[in-house]
Amino acid sequence: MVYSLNIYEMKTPVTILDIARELGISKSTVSRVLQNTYDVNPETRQKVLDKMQQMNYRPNMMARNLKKGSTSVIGVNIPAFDIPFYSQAISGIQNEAARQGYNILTCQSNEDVNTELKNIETLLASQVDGLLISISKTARNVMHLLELQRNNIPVVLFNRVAGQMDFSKVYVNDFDGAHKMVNYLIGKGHKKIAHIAGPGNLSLSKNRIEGYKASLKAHGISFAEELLIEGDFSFADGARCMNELLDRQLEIDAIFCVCDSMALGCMQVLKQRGYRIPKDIAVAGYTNDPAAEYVDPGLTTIAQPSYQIGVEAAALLIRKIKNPAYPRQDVILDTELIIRNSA
Amino acid sequence: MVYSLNIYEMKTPVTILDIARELGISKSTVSRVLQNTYDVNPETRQKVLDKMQQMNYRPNMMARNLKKGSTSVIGVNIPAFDIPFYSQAISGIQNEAARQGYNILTCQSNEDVNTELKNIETLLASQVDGLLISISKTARNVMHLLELQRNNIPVVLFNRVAGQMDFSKVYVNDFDGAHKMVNYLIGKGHKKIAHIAGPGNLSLSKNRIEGYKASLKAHGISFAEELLIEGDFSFADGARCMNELLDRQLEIDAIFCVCDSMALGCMQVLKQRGYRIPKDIAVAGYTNDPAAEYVDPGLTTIAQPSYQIGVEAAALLIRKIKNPAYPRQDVILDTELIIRNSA
DNA sequence: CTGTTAGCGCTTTCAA
DNA sequence: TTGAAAGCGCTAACAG
Repeated sequence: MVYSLNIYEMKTPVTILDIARELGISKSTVSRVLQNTYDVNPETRQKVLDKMQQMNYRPNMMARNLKKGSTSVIGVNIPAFDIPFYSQAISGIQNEAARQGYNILTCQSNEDVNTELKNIETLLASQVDGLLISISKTARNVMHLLELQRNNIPVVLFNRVAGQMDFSKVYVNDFDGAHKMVNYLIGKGHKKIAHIAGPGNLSLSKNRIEGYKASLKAHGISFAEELLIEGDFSFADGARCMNELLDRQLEIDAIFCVCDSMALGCMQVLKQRGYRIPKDIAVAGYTNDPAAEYVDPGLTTIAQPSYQIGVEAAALLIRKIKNPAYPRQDVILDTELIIRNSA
Repeated sequence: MVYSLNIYEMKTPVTILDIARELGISKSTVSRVLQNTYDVNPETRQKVLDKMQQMNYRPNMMARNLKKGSTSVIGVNIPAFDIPFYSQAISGIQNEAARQGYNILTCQSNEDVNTELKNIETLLASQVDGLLISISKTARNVMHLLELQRNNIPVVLFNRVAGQMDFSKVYVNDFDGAHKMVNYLIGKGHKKIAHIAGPGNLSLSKNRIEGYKASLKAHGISFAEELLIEGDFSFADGARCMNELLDRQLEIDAIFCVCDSMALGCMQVLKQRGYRIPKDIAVAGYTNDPAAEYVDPGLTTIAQPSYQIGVEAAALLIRKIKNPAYPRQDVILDTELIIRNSA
């Protein structure tokens, strides 16, 4: 009798057919109470509901979705979960998606284009209704995005956007953020302001460079090529860039970094090499990572509404999914200058 | 003729039937090349492959999964994406899952039990093959977990674990971590060591308290109830606890916090109230958040292998999914004492 | 090696 | 208000 016990335990999930049989009715009727949009005899309805409760029925979304042709699932591809910006953006994405009855299938590219391609393939195979994408910094071209466009897949790009596709995009006004910061630095009397930029394939890098240049120009300071250096966003590379800049023996009184992690790398190098911050060289970041608040001196930076970016991106995508005719649009969010003590 | 154009554009996804028809063969044959486990005439196989390429065929996982009765999707419920520990753990989970051909459906509870319940319901409805759960700090009971057990759902709990269920668990040796830290503090000559603990419903809180007590005892220091205070993990609450402790006018020469965010809150209060760290009061944390490295003074803390916890949890769950007979097991990972300048 | 057939669990006409 | 039946895209016997 041990066997029957086992069989009992590995009970297969209960289906509408099971509960229909138990009640001596047809599965269509059961299905109807599930939709609660058709007319069903109130008594029957209640009996069905009770039975469902009793038998612990749970609708099989796979079957339902196969029938409906949509999954109410959004695929998300980001560079990495443990980048503070993305963990906050994902938080916004998930909350907004849940609010609207969507689930999220999440992948990280680990900053590798090939992984990114594979992720997108996997997500499409899972029949996601749409895609939220922030490209990897190694994505030198956007063929994969064009491919999505050709296939009419609803896509919204966020934060790291690129290309001229017919996709909505959500990002911050990088030009303005950089402009604001450099204005501030100049206002504090700095004149030799270096800039550590981000990877050249990302619009955000370009836009921040433009904002930096525009501010210099507006204040009659000529742009010096040798004060501009490209990095890869990482703490370690921030340190490398700072060392390189210092080794060039230029006069520098301030340094504006494309992101906080690089700025933190700069600060570490500056401290090691005996510079006082901000007295000898001021340091400014961008992104307002949690760490910016705790470092010494506190990092002056530009805050981005990362959670809100996630919310907007998800909302936009869902609107597009529900109405494919919904036109593309760019949502450009504002940044905020956060003044601490490093500049 | 505009209409026909539109119709052309909203082409429905191509199925195996489409490519079978195009080739004048049966869809079974097409299906067979998809499985590439059955014997198919090499020529036919190639023709099918070519056609798939040409027609841009993508298998419909929903259909496949409905048939197979499994989804190769793992449901994940965590308290919040933007807690550094979890963003790293998720990173490990996703990479390991992807390596083994699984996708992850992720939800956050925002530390709310009801949301947690809803998340789990949603994930189950999506027919996930198993669940990776870290409970919210407001989860005072574990009825929902018992329910999962009753339904034979493969579950692995990680980090924040609770209850006596037949689930595998992955967590760090909290007793040992706390013990190690307090030993270190005592070794530095501290005798009046306060402890800010975590929510009482979580084993990790209890275990760290036990480690703290055991170390005191081993060194002949008697445990003082008034030096123990319970907090909720947050920076703000760390500040609150610190103030409260200070206001009690006790002699304190060191404070050991259940997590770094609370320790950072303590440091802020201590600085504001004119205490020198570690001279007047030493501060120690737990978790080794990125910020711990950047604060001034650097925070002495206990590092947890957060990424690895994610990897182990995912691996364990997948093993259980593939072999339901696989017995439960506890994976207890080791911590590391990271000495900086705050203690 | 290949085609036919019967579902997986659900929704939704069409009739009654 | 209800039931019968077809079918979403795919897999897997079974038969040839």
